[in-house]
Amino acid sequence: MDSRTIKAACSNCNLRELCMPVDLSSSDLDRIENIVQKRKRVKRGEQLFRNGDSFHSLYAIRTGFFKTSVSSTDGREQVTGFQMAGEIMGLDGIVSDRHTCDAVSLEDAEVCIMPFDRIEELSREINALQHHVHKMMSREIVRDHGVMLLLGSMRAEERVAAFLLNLTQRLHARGFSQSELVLRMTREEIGSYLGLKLETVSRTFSKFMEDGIVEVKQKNLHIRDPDALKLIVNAAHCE
Amino acid sequence: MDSRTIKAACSNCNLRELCMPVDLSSSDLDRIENIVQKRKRVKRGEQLFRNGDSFHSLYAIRTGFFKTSVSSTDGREQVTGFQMAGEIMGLDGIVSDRHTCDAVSLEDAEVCIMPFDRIEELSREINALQHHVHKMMSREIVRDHGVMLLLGSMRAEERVAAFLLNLTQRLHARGFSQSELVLRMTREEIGSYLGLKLETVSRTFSKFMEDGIVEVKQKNLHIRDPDALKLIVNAAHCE
DNA sequence: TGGACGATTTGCGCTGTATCAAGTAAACCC
DNA sequence: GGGTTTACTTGATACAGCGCAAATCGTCCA
Repeated sequence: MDSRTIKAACSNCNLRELCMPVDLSSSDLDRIENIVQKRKRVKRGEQLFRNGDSFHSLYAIRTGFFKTSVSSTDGREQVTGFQMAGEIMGLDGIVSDRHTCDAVSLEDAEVCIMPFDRIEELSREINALQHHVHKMMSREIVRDHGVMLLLGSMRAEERVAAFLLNLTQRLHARGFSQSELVLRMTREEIGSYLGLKLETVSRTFSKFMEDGIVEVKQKNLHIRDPDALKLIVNAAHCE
Repeated sequence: MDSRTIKAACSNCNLRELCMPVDLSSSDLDRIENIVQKRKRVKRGEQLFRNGDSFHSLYAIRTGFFKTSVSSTDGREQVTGFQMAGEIMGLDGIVSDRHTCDAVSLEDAEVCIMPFDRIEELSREINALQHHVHKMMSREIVRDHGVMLLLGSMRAEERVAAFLLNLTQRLHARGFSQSELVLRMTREEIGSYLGLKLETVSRTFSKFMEDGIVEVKQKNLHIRDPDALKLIVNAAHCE
């Protein structure tokens, strides 16, 4: 786990519009850049933080792919999300000054470390940053509500379809293909996120293949018929 | 729906320590009091806001009991939470300037209306308020993660037990009995929240009654053996 | 390069929850 | 205050997804 003191350059970062408020004066931008004091490389399989760790910073993903998960006292794990470049992790830690979930890298990654006290400090001076932080947190809440809807009221096929559409949509926003993707996580992790067993995830993929909707070959997935997926998600299963 | 211009008096409000940061100078407290410019009564069954409404304010519950819910395009409803006195609603609206869920009162209620632009304004000047707002949002995120764990990995009995323990704990923090409660919501709403059908909720209550863990009589519920509930939640169902 | 381990797929039988249906109790409303 | 509506309970049955097991495929490492 090597921590490097690279001067960050948000202004040059191609993820800027994902991480940062737009419409900043150049002087404000300079000040915001100083929030990121360090970057950190996280190898595949390594934990960025874990439940119980004391909270100091938020993390913006520069490259790589993470999962976050919570666990019950008796050891069951629930994946709460998969995060990709430009997304923020660590918001859970603010309330109690301790992280309440684990963040694990699913591929070699690099994150920007943003000390939260500096974020709060600058938020007081730069309105756009303040509002941006509020939006980030609100977005996370809305996202979580979506997951609840998925977990609480969708069937297996709908969940998997919604999952694939969500992934491709986010990848597409980052310039990747809408139809081609690499699943960085295991079937078990997908299952945990979707409230399904890994076998059910696998069977659902197979079913989608039979129906000609996707082609799955290990981690590689090609979506042949995105509209079919949308139909599966939106169609009420009982009329 | 009558909206009254009562001067709020947070300093006299017995919910202050739930809604507000502690450790404020009296001058800061005066300023924060001005955030609440209005209160509003909400009759049972009435919507405080709904999905798509433009967002202006957060709402602190003074009295009453609410549910919030999201819906999928095909009309399925998912209850995302039940809120009681001292809790805040509306955080979902910040990200897009529109509310993304419905908030419905489950009994005659009164809420404090807190315009969000005023909250942001004062947050810049009062550090304790700023941090309090961040904590509120983080708390909501952590709470949502807990619901995901429940929906994704617990069985019916565990979900219902966790639900009852959560309710009593929050009620107890507000000075109510730990063992006696009134369920303001229907079985169907409980089921929606827990990802179960109303019949399953009813059957689970009956099962708990047979086991002597609770006494249920319509909306009234008495918990005879809270430890048994805790055991149900914590025990992994498969060794 | 071989071999061990982890990940995935697939079949089969089972179980928990949903679904359907009927009956009862409570709440509401002229 | 009586009738209607809504909420709840309970039983019987169906089925989606689970648990287990076996086979296959990849990957990592010595």
